[in-house]
Amino acid sequence: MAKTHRVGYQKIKALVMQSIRNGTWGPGALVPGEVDLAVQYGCARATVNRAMRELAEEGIIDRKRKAGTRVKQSPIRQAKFSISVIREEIETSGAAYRYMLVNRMQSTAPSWLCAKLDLKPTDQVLQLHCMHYSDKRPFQYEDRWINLSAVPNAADIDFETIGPNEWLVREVPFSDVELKFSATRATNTLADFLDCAVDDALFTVERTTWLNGTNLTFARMYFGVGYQLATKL
Amino acid sequence: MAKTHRVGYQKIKALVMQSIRNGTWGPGALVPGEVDLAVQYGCARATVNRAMRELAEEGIIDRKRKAGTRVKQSPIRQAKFSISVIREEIETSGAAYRYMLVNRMQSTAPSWLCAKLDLKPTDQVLQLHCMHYSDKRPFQYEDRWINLSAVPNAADIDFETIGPNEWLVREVPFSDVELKFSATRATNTLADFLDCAVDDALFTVERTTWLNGTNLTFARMYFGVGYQLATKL
DNA sequence: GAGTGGTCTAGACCACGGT
DNA sequence: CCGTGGTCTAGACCACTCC
Repeated sequence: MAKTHRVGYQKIKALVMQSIRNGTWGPGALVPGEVDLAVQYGCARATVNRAMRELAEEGIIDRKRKAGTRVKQSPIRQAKFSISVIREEIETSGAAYRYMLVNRMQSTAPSWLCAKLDLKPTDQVLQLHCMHYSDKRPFQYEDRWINLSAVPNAADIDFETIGPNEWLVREVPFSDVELKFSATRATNTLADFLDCAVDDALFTVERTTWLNGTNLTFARMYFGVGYQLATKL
Repeated sequence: MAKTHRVGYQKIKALVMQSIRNGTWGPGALVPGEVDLAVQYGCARATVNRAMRELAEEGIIDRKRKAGTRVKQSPIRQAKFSISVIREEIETSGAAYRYMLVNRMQSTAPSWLCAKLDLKPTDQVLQLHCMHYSDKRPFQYEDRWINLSAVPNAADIDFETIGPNEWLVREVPFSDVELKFSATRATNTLADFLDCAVDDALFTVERTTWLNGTNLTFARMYFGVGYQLATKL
């Protein structure tokens, strides 16, 4: 008789998903404990544990010690985006990447930035305006602020040939990142740089980066018209 | 002698991250194999494996059999968004949720939709226009198409009191989702429903859902002015 | 072929948190 | 308290892939 292939965690995940979908364990239902499932499916508890842990990470179930495992009311999955360096994103698409520094200015932090990044009004910041092109077509306009109190050696870089994004990722360690996605109505300046009409809608990403509680940098990135950030899950 | 607390996988992750950040293993470098690390850190290989597996999932390292583990050129983390049911998103923020059906229409699939979703021109689709409010303020305008060939029982729902998003998530199993984020310039209709000016920039999400290769539904969701999708990582 | 990661097992101890 | 998930171990076999 064919020995049934060893039962793996992926198989378990599939079986559990099936039981959830076909209503055996409806939303909110209490799923049997790991030991029971291990017996039922004929595998080790560790295998069940891995399957259930991943389902929990994916947002399908809720697990609590003692309380057990329950199916979520709305089994919603999480989207994952790889936030890459812009040069890589463009080159991956097969286009040629070009970078241009528009403007570089050192000053004390404006008040709105102080509030946003928790800086002192006397802190020095470096402001950069940059353009990123994909095959000579405008791809992204970057408005970057670097906290020189936290990243002093940025003051010595001219950023003429390397973008701040790429330099920072390579040179400066960070611990936390916040991303905010939104839409921006194109101003005259933006329309000019991104070669679009005034009032066009621009997909916008704000990125803030910290190292252990102190802010390193803040950037607003405006993408050209028609840009879409896509993900499969 | 104080027995050093048992070495856990989180500790290993932290140690590896530290070695990457301080340059011990620079971008592209080959990280020692699991057995070596297990000896070095004084734990079982399974523990190292879990740590490295998670770092790989987070996009910090690349792992290949035989080739070994390498630090990614740009150790960038992935953003995670929990894509929730809109009602839950609003209610979590403490506001009251209100839903309104604007329009419901059954017809054959228009050609652009056929192309997008791989439908036949004779396929029946259900089109819905809906509004979602947060504390009576316009929050999202939803333009939804449901493939009735794949979800026939949607034809029997009037969607007057429950949104298609919520109904679908609850009633219809799916296997794949694609999300696209972009920006849209407000038309007269959108400005009217979302209570904003014509030409305002609207954050937009397109969501396409499949079950084992056949498309179930496609939706374009326009958010009110000022909406930001945020994530920390 | 041989080295590396991928996975499974059987058993154990621990920590959280309902009861 | 004590059941449940969370984690670790030591050992094993497998599968992929580079050489």
